[in-house]
Amino acid sequence: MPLTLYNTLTRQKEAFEPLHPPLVGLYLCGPTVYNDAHLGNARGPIVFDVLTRYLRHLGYQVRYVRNITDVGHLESDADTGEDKLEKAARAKQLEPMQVAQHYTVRYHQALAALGCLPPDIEPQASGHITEQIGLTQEILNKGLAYESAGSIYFDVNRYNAEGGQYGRLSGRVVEELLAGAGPRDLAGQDEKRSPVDFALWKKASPAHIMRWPSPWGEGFPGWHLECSAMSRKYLGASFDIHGGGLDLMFPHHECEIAQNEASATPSTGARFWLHNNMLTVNGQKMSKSLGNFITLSEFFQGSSAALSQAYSPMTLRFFFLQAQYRSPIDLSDDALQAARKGYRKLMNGLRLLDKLGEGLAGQDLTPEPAPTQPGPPSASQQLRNLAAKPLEFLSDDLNTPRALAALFDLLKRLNTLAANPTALADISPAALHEALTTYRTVVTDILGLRDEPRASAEELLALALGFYQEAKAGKAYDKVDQIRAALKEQGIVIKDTKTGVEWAYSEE
RNA sequence: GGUAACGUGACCGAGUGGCUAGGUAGAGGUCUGCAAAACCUCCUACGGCGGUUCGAAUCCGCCCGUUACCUCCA
Repeated sequence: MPLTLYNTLTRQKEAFEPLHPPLVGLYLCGPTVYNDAHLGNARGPIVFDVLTRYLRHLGYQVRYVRNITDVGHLESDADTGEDKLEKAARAKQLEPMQVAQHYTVRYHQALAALGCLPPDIEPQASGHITEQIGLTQEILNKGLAYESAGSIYFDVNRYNAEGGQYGRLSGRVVEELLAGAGPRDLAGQDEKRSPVDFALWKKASPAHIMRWPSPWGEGFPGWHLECSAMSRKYLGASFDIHGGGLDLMFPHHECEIAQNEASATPSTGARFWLHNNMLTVNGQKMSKSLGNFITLSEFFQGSSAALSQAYSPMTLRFFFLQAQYRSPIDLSDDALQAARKGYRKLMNGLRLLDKLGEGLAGQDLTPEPAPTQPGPPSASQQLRNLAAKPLEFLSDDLNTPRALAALFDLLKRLNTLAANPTALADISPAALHEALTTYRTVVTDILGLRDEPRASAEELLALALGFYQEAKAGKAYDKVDQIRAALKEQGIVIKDTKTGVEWAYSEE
C-alpha cells in the first residue's frame, strides 16, 4: 500500500515518491528558543517524528533537518523591531546566545521525553548568516528584491509580475491581502514598496545587540530567510518534504517558497508541504491572556492551573496520536485521562506479546500456503488481516487514530487467544509471529510509544525488605536466603544491622 | 473586515451517500478468596433549518457556533 500524504501545495493527497530514492529529505520548522516550549509546540515534532519513523520503516533513508531559530524573529508589538531573543536576553541580563542555549537544552529534554528522535541536522540560524546573505544576494541579482534604508525587501509584486505565484500555498490573493490589511499599523511599512513585501535583511538599529556585517551594512536576517537558506544547504534546492504548523503556512512558508523560486536555483523547495493543525484547550486556543498557556515542563510536573494533575510525556504523545495530524485537537483533563488509560492498555499489550511469543521458539515460521479452496478465512488468515491494518492506515496520510484503533482490535484478538489455548492452537506460528511483530513494531518503532515505568524501584525494594524481615522473624531461612539471592542478582545486598535492615549496592 | 477550516454519542476522536471505527466513562455479565486485567453484552451520535436523492451524519444552500490565518507563534 503506497504512502499518500496531503500536500498543501496541491490541496490533495498524493502518492509519496522521493526525488532520489531511497533518500528522503525532510525539513521541519523548529522552535524559536527565547522561552519554554508549550504543549502546542510539541504537536509538530511528534507528528513529523512519526512520519520520519514510518518512512524509515518503509526502507527510506531519511535526512531529517530541524532548525533552531536563535535570531531574526521580530516582536510584533515592538515598534523598535527588537528581536524576541534579544528582548529576553536584556530582561535577564544575559548574553543572547546564553538564552538560546538554555532553551535549546530544555527543548531537547522535553522532546526526548516525548520519544522524538533527534533530527539528523539541527542548524542554527545564527550559524548560517553567510548563507542567508548569499541567498539575499541571489534574489537581489535577479531584481526581485530591493534595498531601502539599509534593509533588503522582497519585491512581491515584481515577483508575481514575472510569473511568481506568491499566495499559491496559502490560497491568498495579493490584492485581497492589501485590501484586508485594515486597521493594522505595521512598523517599517513606509520603507517598503508594498505592504506585502517582506524583509530579507534588516538594518540593525544602534541598540541592536545581535548584528552581523553584510554588503548592506550591519544588520540581521529577515523572518523567513533562514529556513530557505538552511533547507537548500542541507537538502538541496529541491527536496521531498517540508513540515510545520498550520499557522506557519502564511506568511512564513509562502515567503520561503517565494525566496526559493527567486533564488539562483528556482524551485518551490519541497515538493510536499505538510501542515499539522493546532491544539486547543477546553475548546479555546492556547493563550497567555486566557491563562491556559501550558508549557511542557508545567504539564509534566502538574504545575499548571488548567489541569488537575501531572501527565506523563507518553500520555501526551498518545493523546496527540489519537487525532489525525490535520485535524484540530482539544485538550482537557478528561481527554488526557482517557489517553492515559488507552496508552497503558497498549503498553500492557507489549507484555502480552512476550507471553504469546514464548511458544514460538524453534517453530517453523514459514507462512502457510494461501488457501486453495474458497471459504471463510482461517483463524490464521483473520489474524493476519487484523495485523495488516495498522500499517495500511498509516500509509493513508498518517492516519494515526485509525492505526491505533486497528492496534486495539488486534490487541483484543491477541488477548482472546492468550486466554484460550484451544483457539491459539489453531493459529499458525507464522501468523502469530507476524501479528506479534507488527504490534511491537507499530507501537514502539513507528508510533514511538515506549513503556514508561511507573513503579518506583525504591518502593519495590522496601517491599522486598519487608518480606525479608518477616521471613527472618519467622525463622524461614529458606525464604530469607531466597530473597537475599534474588536481590543480589539485582546488585543489591541486604545488611542486618543492630538498628534494623538496610540495603546497599553490591560492591562486587 | 478578508481568507480557510471545523461543529459526531457523557468525554477525546475516526469515518463518509446505504454496511454500528477506536479509546475513555457508564450499566450488566463471565472469570475470581478479594481485587485487577481480560473477554462478552448494552448505551447507536453526527449544530439548526431547508434542498438534492430510492436513501444524507456524509452532497448543496442559508443560519448559528468554534478555531486558525491575515501580526511573532507549532
